[in-house]
Amino acid sequence: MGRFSSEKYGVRKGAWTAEEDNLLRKCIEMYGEGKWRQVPLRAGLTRCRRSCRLRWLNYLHPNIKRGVFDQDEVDLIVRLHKLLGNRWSLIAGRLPGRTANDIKNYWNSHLSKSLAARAARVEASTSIKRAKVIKPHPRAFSINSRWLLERKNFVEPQPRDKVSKSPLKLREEEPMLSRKSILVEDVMESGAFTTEHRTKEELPAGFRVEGIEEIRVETKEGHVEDEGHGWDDLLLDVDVWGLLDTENGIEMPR
DNA sequence: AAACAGTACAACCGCATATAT
DNA sequence: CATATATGCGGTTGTACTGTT
Repeated sequence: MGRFSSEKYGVRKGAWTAEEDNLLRKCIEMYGEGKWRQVPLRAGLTRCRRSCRLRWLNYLHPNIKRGVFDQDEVDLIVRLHKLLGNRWSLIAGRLPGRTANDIKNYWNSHLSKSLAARAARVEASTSIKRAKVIKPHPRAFSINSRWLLERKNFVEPQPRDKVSKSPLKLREEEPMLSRKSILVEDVMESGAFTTEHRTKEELPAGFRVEGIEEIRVETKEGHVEDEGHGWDDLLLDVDVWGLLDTENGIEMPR
């Protein structure tokens, strides 16, 4: 209702014209990203700085990939959403070329409904039983862990550039590979996590094993499913992002 | 062809956090 | 240290587009 035409206090709102896009693009090319306060003036736009920033990050940025999401991307979104919830910018950080806004829109218009429908179907056809199961819970995985330090290929991550926090910047830097690869490959190789029972002593130092109340789903036919807690899900359950972003391993971004 | 409903997506807003003064 | 300002994020809205009746 008038959102795409209102001009209050001389500030334009609503849909961007091709001319405005060009002005903004030229301005960013000339002065670079950031200093959004100065952008409207420099670009000769009667837009607020936030509108300029949003337009650039969600639409004009050259790295943005447009078009439909392929199956791999959808799978990744679903998995990351399971892990991170509605932290769209973090999810976007793992999907090169996709913006948080795109992913959020896609989730809201496609995935949330279909997943809710699927959950409803599962709900209708299953009974829920609580069972005590043991699974590894490496939240206290210290960076100084002897086990970790002995791993091949371990590279101490460099402090992150303070200004490069945007998803697009993170994509370019990919600072996560070192410890991530250890978690995914070396831990697997070590056999610390398998479906077989192992004693605590066999786990790498720093890993904690504790009983976790976990919901298991038993279908009416009597099959027991673990609600998708296969290897992939276990890895996602691990606080990988927290591990990568802090020295001692415990801290989730807000 | 017109009316209506549903969907997609760009854009705005409020709040939280980071940074500067 | 306190305050002001800038930036980033997620929720929400509104319009354009598309399909259906």
